[in-house]
Amino acid sequence: MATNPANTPNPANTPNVPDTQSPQSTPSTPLYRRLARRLQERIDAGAYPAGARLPSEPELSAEFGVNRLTVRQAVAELERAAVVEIRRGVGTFVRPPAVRVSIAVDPRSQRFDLGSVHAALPEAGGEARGEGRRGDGPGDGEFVVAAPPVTGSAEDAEAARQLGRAPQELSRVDSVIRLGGRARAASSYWVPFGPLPAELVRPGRPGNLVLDLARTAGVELEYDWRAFGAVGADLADAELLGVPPGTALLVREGVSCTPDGTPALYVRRRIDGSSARFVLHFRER
Amino acid sequence: MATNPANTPNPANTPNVPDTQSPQSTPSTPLYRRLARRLQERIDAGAYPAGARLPSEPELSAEFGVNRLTVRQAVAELERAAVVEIRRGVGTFVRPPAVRVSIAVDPRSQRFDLGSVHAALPEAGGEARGEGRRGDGPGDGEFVVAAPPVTGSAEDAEAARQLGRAPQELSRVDSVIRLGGRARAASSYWVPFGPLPAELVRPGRPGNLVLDLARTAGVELEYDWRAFGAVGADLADAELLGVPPGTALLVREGVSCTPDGTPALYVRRRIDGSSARFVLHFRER
DNA sequence: AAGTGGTCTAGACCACTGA
DNA sequence: CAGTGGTCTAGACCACTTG
Repeated sequence: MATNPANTPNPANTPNVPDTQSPQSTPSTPLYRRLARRLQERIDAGAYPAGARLPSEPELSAEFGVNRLTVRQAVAELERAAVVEIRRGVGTFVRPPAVRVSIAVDPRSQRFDLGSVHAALPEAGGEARGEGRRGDGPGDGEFVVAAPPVTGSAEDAEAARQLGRAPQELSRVDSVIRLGGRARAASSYWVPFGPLPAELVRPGRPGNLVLDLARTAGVELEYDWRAFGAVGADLADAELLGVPPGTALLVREGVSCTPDGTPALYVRRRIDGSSARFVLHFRER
Repeated sequence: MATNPANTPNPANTPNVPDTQSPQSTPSTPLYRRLARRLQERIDAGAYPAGARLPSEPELSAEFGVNRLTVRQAVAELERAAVVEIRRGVGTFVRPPAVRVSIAVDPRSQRFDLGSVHAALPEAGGEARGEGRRGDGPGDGEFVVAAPPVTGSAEDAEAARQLGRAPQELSRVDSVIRLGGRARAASSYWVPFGPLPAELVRPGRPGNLVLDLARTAGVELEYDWRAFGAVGADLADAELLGVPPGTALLVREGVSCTPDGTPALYVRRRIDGSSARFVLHFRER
């Protein structure tokens, strides 16, 4: 009755959220998803153009006759899909089409790593909203975050497997890459020796860890393989990168080896999906 | 023994989720995130081993003295980070270490596309939980989903830019790749001609669209470039792939051209991040 | 039938942002 | 300061899975 349970939109409270598209075969799409679709449609139709502010949560709540929490659930999905950007205390805004940074890579030359990242990313500087913050900031570069002990964690076990060693033989160091004042990538490196020099793994130390580790080992490194995947940010990466947990991250992992083929480095880099992509060129330019 | 004193219901109504780590600088981490960390710690410590069921939401709610919605918020973050898997009506389970499918690629031979996907993915069949459903199912393969008109959408505009044509000159066809009974990848193809034969774009038609499109155009295709990125699933892709919106997807996009270098195909494929990764080998095997 | 997660409401208080 | 989004609670009903 007056207790208006879930699936019957309040008739007294005006407009509901019609199920616009899905055929009736569906056992009733949840309200928050129908609302998300409605908002997406408005964005696609240009009713809320790129950069525009959406109505506030109380306004949407009133307009559609649903609880504010339901509105939040709908908007949260659009945010995770990178359709809108939520700015606390300000409002929710339609994201402009993503202008992502390309990190060009020629697979035949086998050259692509931190060097190219450092070279390419500064172009991203300003990002979507037209604020300041272009070009390099004072905090740009790669910085040591920690040198966690190698335990039996799943990541450590995978690294040990890839390097053909026991976890006890490995050392690890984590880093973050900052560009334009923002953390863009988090990296973890495993090497089959140790302990690493205290200065090298001092938290906050700037440097190029691939080069530094190769120098420490006294070897030359070349690529064995690199792989690309995608995963939602876990709690630790989310904190490091300053994004909400679950944000889509591009994962690039792989093994480098010495010229004689001995595995010497396993690296796993997580990159904010909205800030970079890797490009492989197959034709001469 | 429970490393945790909080194995008993909380009679006092005070939340029993100590702020374990964050330095005092933090202005109090939200309750649901502290709880997520607590659960993550238990998983890391082996208190909830891989495959184990977490306590139910009412149980966690009672143990930690927080509202069930707060529990849900914490668990939802762990799910988006692929730490746990939620099965409706059953429970929430710790995910085993991801056993992802490698799609091996030799960049020097320039051969990697649908063929290798088709060849490599069936190994993934059963996925983590040890159920049936191994090997190829009857619905495996690539299937046309739709041939949406090319409008001025952001995707269409990007395709037009990459192919050096006007959007009006392009045709588009969308497909889904199913393996082991599950949709694994959603693809969109743009070609600089049209209209496409009705039979080719008939929804539900099986086939290899890259080959079919090349045959229709009467040309040979070779890779110009391919790029990797990551993005959260939008509403449409989420529905196609049967995953929650925002799920991390690996995006592979690129242009193929004719032997004389004329761009002839732009493709944008979204792959469920948990089911595949692309591997580039740089050394002879 | 019992237990699980999924959705929704109502209301409250807080932290942050900008004028 | 007013307005925005962020968090949290209490309670209800629902849909799904399993015995």
